[in-house]
Amino acid sequence: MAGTRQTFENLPEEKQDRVLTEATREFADHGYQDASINRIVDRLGIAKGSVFKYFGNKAGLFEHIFSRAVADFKGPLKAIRDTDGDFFSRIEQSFLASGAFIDAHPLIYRIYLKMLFNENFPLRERFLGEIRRAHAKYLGALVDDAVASGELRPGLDREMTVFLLHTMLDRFLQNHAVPSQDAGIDPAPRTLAERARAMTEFLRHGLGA
Amino acid sequence: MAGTRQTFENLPEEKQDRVLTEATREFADHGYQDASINRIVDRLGIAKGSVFKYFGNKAGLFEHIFSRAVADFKGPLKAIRDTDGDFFSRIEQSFLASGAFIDAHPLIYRIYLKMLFNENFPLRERFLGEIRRAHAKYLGALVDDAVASGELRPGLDREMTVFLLHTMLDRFLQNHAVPSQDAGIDPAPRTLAERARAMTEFLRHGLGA
DNA sequence: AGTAAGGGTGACCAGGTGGTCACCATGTCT
DNA sequence: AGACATGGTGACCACCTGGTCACCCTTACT
Repeated sequence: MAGTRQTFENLPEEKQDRVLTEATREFADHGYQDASINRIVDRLGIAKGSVFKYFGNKAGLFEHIFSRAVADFKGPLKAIRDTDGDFFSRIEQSFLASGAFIDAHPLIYRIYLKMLFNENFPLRERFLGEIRRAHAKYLGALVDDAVASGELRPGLDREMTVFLLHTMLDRFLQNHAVPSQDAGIDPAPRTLAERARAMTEFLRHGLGA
Repeated sequence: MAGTRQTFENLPEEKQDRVLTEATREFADHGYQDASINRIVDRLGIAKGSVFKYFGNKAGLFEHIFSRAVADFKGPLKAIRDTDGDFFSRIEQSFLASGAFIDAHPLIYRIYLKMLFNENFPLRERFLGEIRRAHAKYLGALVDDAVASGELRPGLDREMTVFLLHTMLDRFLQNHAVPSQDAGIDPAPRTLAERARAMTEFLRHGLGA
């Protein structure tokens, strides 16, 4: 029998990588529905049947790619959670670590962004839920620490604080990955580090006089 | 001759509305590429040829819908710019006004969100640019006023401040339109007004002790 | 009554899609 | 040499897409 996921994993690693890279690029460029298996196999120079042997169908291919990515997503955060240091410097670390992750996996992040507001990705709810929960748990732990040590303003609502942190992190990453070309709505600071610093300062003090 | 945009505008208003509503819903549900003209005309109970008589092609239909929407988008902001009151209450007003706009045009906002990270919408750059510029101009004016009256922390970078305001407004609206179901990452306050208030307080004071 | 114009129609077209499957090539056992 | 398993192939299928166009129907004007 030749039609299992095993078939793909038996392949030489080099070939596995080529297939996954090209498929990931296709999903990043076109989302799920508009991604074309014909284009993928044309670029790879293999037969269409092979892809269906490896992954069963289009959804199987996507799930294979993205479930691995979700697992990787959670990595960089854990490293920081176990770090010492005050609340705001840990936040700044998070900005930087997440930015580095996105620099390392730009295609995956583009898929994630497309999935955010586009309903018809396979397993969308599961994937987004996993990512959100990981983030919420991570940020929630940071906030709890900071509340305990008195680093946060008293009277802050925990949920709201987590939401705000998540917002800033999200937007920092979006802006890092997809700078909005022309309009004067992008922040001036050039480097990742400068922007992370500016965001952190804002989180600390707000805008008021 | 029967093939101009005029043809559509000659139609009874009631029919124009039905067509635009159904087409808008299709784009909101499926984005641009996956939107199906066949489905639209099936739901409307009219012939496919009619749509092409009215708008020339699929892109023409989309442009007709979204260019009207962009014009409407700019409305609610202007009203506030001419308002008196301190900086932060004007910001809070902006949250509320934008939220109201989205409640009134939920389908349009869903299209906007899809367009944000999906490249293949016709005239995407132009539309997004217009919206961004309108926002940047509006927020920039608010910031300039606040700097002049000393309501903002000294030393704030203007661009960065506009960016941060835009971020918060954007995210406030996203959360209002598409609350992220399960995970504990949504803010606790229930009503639009409560959330606007909480966001504003955060903008004023930040999170630091 | 004749005619021109405009809205409306739906069978039809070329092209692309995900998916199938009978078949082929190669290597490894007995 | 034969049998079996495994990976690989691409013509083929049903289906859907945006778009076309020759034709119809109704109204209005002469």
